Amino acid sequence: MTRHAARIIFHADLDAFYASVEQLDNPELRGMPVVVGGSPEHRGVVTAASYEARAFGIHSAMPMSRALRLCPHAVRVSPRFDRYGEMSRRVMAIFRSFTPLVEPLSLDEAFLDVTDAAPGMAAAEALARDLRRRVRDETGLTVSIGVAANKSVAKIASDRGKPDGLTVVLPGGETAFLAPLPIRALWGVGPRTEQGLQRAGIRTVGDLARLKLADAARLLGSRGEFLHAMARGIDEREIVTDWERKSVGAETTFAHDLGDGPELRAILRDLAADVARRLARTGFAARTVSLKLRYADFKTISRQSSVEAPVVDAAAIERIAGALLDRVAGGQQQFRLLGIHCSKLVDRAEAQPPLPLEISEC
DNA sequence: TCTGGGGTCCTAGGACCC
DNA sequence: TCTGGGGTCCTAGGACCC
Repeated sequence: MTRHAARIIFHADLDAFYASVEQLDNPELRGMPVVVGGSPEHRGVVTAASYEARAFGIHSAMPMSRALRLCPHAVRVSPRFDRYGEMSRRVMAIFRSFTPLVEPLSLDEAFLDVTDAAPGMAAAEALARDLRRRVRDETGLTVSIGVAANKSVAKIASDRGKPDGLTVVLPGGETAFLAPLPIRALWGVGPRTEQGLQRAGIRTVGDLARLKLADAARLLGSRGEFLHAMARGIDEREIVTDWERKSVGAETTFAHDLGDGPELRAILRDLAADVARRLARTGFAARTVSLKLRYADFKTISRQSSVEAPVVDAAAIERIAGALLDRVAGGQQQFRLLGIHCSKLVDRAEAQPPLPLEISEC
């Protein structure tokens, strides 16, 4: 058992990643407010904003229409996920040259366990500087790093140092570092949880840390114990280098609301093809197909159907999703979004029934 | 202001089985 | 007539993250 040994964890986070890649690839965009995301005519939102754009109050998930009102001379760029994926792989390869214990969280973020690579915090800080330099030299991107004894503190530390920062929280300094931060700084505390906690008078991480465990559990339910520990700088989670995929999906928001009809059914067909393609790429078959619909008033519903024989092809997915759509799409309802998701994934090779019965295992 | 698209995890109720 | 308890699977919705 090595769990009692002190660990050193990095959280590395590329700064304004998508926007930075666009500025890197297109020098005219450097120094300009850049927003990556769908067009306002297609009801797009901001996927990423350069720091020049953030100065105008623009942030990710903001409706693009509002972003462009806040900064009319901002340059909007449609996302190019293939390109971001390519850059991400290069950066992750640099991370892995420092330690094999790398846990990517998304294209632009990862945890690294550098306990074995760095004997002590001073060495870890030097390693972090080295890592930042290499990412900058080899890709032109800047990365913020948080260094701490566990994941949660490292992640919050990297957030604080952005952009282009290095923040070290020494072992023992966790609670002092965390206490003044707003409760939202904790991973897993979103708008709803924040609201609930604020009603109880809890505004900072320190407020939560001072709570009795039983009170935290009462306020936060099953997540109480975990969040209470994180508020006190305690997080025993290990780095997970290989995640198992649980679902594959595709969805799209229409430029204009749509009723049921040939146009909606054609989109359903395209989505089924898209999901089938991704299923094939990941090597899975699915036992559950679900349909997601968003009405014009933004109310969102889903319907799902599970089958005995896992599905792989677009036609089968379309047939199941189409039957689900038949169940709900009557009358004059208008929709703004349609999606198909596949879950209960099984290995594609195992999904195919063995053709000759005599080969079945004995 | 008018709300994307890719995911993960949790809850709660109901069906069904023993 | 009044009514178990544990387990598993399925479905729908919602919070949250990037």
